[in-house]
Formats: sequence, structure tokens, C-alpha cells
Amino acid sequence: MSSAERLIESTRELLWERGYTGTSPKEIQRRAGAGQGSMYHHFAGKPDLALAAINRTAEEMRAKAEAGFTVPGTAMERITGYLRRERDVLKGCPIGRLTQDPEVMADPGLRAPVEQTLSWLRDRIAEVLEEGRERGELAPGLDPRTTAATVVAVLQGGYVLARAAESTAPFEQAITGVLDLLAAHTSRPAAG
Amino acid sequence: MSSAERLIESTRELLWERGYTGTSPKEIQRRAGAGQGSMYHHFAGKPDLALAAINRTAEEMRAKAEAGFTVPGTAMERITGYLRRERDVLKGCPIGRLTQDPEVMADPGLRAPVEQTLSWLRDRIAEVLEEGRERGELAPGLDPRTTAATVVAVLQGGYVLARAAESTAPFEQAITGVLDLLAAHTSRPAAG
DNA sequence: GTCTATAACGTGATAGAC
DNA sequence: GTCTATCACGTTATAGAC
Repeated sequence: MSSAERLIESTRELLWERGYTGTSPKEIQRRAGAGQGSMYHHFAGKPDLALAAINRTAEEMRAKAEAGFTVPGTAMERITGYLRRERDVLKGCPIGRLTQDPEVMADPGLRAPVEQTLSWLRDRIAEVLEEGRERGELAPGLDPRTTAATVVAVLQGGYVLARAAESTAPFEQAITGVLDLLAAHTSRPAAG
Repeated sequence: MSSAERLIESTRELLWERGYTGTSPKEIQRRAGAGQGSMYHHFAGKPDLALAAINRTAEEMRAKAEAGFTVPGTAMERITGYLRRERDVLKGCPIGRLTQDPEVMADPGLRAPVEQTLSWLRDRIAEVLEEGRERGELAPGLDPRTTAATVVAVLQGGYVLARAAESTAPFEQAITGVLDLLAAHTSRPAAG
């Protein structure tokens, strides 16, 4: 792996673990096994390197989510599969956590991928729910857009509760709770 | 207001806006209109001052929540009142945001009030839901503890979505979505 | 491309005058 | 109690050798 590559990967890890404000170029270099000169040769500075790291993480997050949504099955099964997917719960969402970083949110370039990724996720879940409604799997009274916002919020908030408790239990409970609530709005035409 | 008091209040604001890692003693002093000497006279250092600030914020958060839960009404009305309460949505939750701060979570003294406050909130909401179930307002199939975790997660996650979008809209949608889902599990003995 | 040296500035804290 | 001076260290970057 090239120096530039190792620098990006180290930055991704540190942004996840410590956020943008809490991450220094020095620590990035140390973890990447690269010197100052190498970093400033490949990247203009900390914001430039962070942008590369955030863009890659955002892309990866979309790909993982999309893989879950594209599988066959009812809307409820696809949402369940997405929510129950294996996750590093105690580390939280690498994109969602950046919303708490004032320096990220103050920089339009760094904020854009964060905004777009979470916006895309809500839209995508709303589409899945809309498809389920069209197929008669979901109650017509269920609004796809508000429900999608709720699903994404439970996920993001579940991470917060897990980190606070230093336990995955509240995350699992939050997911189970919203799936139980959703289940009451489903009918299963195939299974009767 | 005394210097010590102004220092605590400035710290509370800065922890909310910038987090612990992103807040320097110098900035706290500037905002409080106090010098270095004053701060280090009243507090042992940054962690000590932050602890005082976090404890006060945690206390305030509990008091506000409790005020919402103590009002008369059905469980659904009390939960709705709590979730619909006026909030500084784009600033997010002053306690929840600390879960993303690695330095806070690494310090047991600072972490404790964060953990206890969110744990208390889940317990308190579970109690309200349990009361509703006992009164026949809520479906017996609804588990109070998992549902409470979902409610708190929607709130915490709603803040994340709002900050990402720089808009309160996704927060409102997430709240509306979970209340709609909950509504399907309620019966209103009084209203028929 | 990668290294080391240097620098201007900020951080978190201490010391001691007043 | 509050002030200013000072300090060791870290941050973010630039310069220039190799």
C-alpha cells in the first residue's frame, strides 16, 4: 500500500475513533508510518486529507447499505436485514459522529458528504417502504418519508445509547423496539 | 454572578457547542470574562471544571424531562409532550453529544453523569409506558423497555439528522414517525 | 517522494506578585 | 481572589536537503 493510501486509511480510523478536532496530523503520520514531508507532499493539509478519508467512508457506507436493500424479500425483511446487519456498535457511525464535530460542520467541503450520505440513506429507506406499500405489504397509513427518518434516527440514536452505556444492549433494544412497532403495520400477502 | 459561576456557565455552553476536546481553558476564560488565575483558583483544571458543568447540565436535563412526564394525561400524551417539547434541535442534546467525545468517555468521572442521565431517561420512559399498559391505554404486546430505548434513540438520532441537514425537518419527521407507529398500539378508554 | 529542521502559534498548567 | 509572567509541550505547517 502506498503512503498516500496508508495516510487515508489511518485518517479514516482516527476520524472514527477521535473525530476531526481530536485528530492531529502527527498522529495520522505515526499510525500510517509516514513522515511530515510525505503527508504534505500528497495532501494540502489536514482538511484535504480528511476530505479524502470522509469521501471514502461515505462511499463505503452507501455501498454496504445498498447491498442490504437490494436483496429480494419484503420491505420489512429488507429493513430488518439492514438494521440487524453486523455493526461495530460501540464505535458508532463513522459518518453520523462527524455531525457533532464543529470544525467539520463549519467547513462546507467536509460537511457536504456527511449531509449527502445521511440524506441519501433516508431517501433510500423511504423508497423501500414505498415499494412495500405499493405491494400491499405495509399499511397505507404509514408515511414512507417520516418512517424512514425514524428508522435512521433509531440507528443513529442507538449508537449514542450504546456508547453511553458502554454496552450494545440499548442499541439492540432500540432496534427491536422499532421493528416491533413496524411489524404491527405489516401484512404478509405471501405467508398469509 | 461570581467568577466560578460564570466559568461553569461558559463551560456548559462550550461543551454543548464544541465538545470537551474542542474546548480550551483559554476560550472558557475569555467567554467568562475571567483570567487564568481565577479559573485555577476555583477549579483544579479543565476536567474538574468540565465535571461541574456536565453535572449541572445533567441535572437540568433530568428536571426538564421529569416536568414533562409528571403532567396528567395518558402515557401516549406524556410521551408526545416530552418528544414535542420545544428544543434547540440544531444544537443537539448537550449530554448525548458527549458520548462522541473520546476524552470524556475515557475519564470515568466525566463519563458517569452521561451514562447515568441517559440510563435514567430510558428507565423513566419505560415506567411511563408500563403505567400506560397497566391502565389499558397501550397494547400489552408492547415491551416498555425496548420501546423506551427506541423513543430515546429517535430523539438522539433525530438531532444527528437535523445537524447533518442543517434543518429541523428530519428531526420533526423522525418524531412524527415514531409517534405514528406508537399510536397504532394505543386505545383510548376515555375517548372511546 | 520522503526526510529532518524550523517556526509561529495554541494548550494546559504553575508561580508568585498584588 | 485575581492578575501577569512563564513554561513545557503539542499543533499545523513550511523549507530545503537528500
